[in-house]
Amino acid sequence: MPAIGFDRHDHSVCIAQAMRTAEGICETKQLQFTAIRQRVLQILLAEHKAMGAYDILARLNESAGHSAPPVVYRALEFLVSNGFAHKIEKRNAYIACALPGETHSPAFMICRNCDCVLETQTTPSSGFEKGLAQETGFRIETTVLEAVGLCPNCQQDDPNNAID
Amino acid sequence: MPAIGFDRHDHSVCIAQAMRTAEGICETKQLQFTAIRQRVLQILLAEHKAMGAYDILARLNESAGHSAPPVVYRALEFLVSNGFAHKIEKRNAYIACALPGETHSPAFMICRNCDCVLETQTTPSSGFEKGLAQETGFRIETTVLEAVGLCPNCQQDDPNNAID
DNA sequence: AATATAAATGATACGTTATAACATATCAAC
DNA sequence: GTTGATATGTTATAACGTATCATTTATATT
Repeated sequence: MPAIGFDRHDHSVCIAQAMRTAEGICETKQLQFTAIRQRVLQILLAEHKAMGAYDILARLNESAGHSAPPVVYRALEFLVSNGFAHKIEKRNAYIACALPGETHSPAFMICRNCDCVLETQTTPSSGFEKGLAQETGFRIETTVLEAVGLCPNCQQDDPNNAID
Repeated sequence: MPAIGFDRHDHSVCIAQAMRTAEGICETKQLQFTAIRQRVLQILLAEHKAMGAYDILARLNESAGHSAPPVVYRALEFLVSNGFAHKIEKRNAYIACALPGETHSPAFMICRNCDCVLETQTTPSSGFEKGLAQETGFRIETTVLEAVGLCPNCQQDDPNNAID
């Protein structure tokens, strides 16, 4: 599945599968995939959008009792640092990883109209990391690569549709 | 000056020059380079770091009277949208543009130790914009490209200095 | 199994970043 | 001098994030 995010698909299957993948990885890596962490990942998986921490919190509290912000932020930290989710810096929001398991530097395309997010991979030879960092002697540890624009669906709906 | 940010240089000259450049551009483009906007740009230019909006605000209020947050945010919006400054998404902070005038998609290298920021250019052929966007049909309007790591100076000072 | 240790959660309060909303000032054009 | 456009002042609040400390749960050790 190269381009999840723009197309329709059977979502319950999609979620279940991603959850099983996460479970497997946690078992292998001896990570505690606790109830809260599972729940937050499920909530993220239910959208292919980036969700704010407080949106997630609200979703959490719909079903169960009353949790406070640190609950969500701790779960997000676990999910992000173990590669099950990513932070979209441009939105201060979070999204389930589309390619869990594989270590990767993700890149995102964020639709400014419908807010859907497509996750892709940065190739190690993206020019940026190799070229500029070497010239200046900067040692890159992590990269943020996010593009904002219009997804295919919204290009049709949008009045500003001209390609210039 | 390809790599401002890591090297020492005569800062007052640097600021004065950048201010004149900005003035010139504003005159050409019929933009109102008002006192507040000038002041905020000066404050940004005084560092080669990214500054939080509230740091800028504090700096503003040191000298003059008491301004409120919107004052700074409006000035920043002017500066950013006209290419005199950029937002560093990874830090929720702002920095003076190192290459004002030229329209460009900037890329940044942020040192996690000393917080200095090096601005560079993204080449249009960076692989990302051309390749992935075309495959998926996504129309990119703006990009965020930020690398976090260690600048040359801090690689020497840092205990975690091994290249792995 | 009992205990010690580490990891995760609950809960309160607070800090930081950003914007909505409305009022006022400034200046040019008619 | 009124209108319109742009910028600023001001208050309040929304939105995002974390420090701290008490408590519970999991894991390891004896």
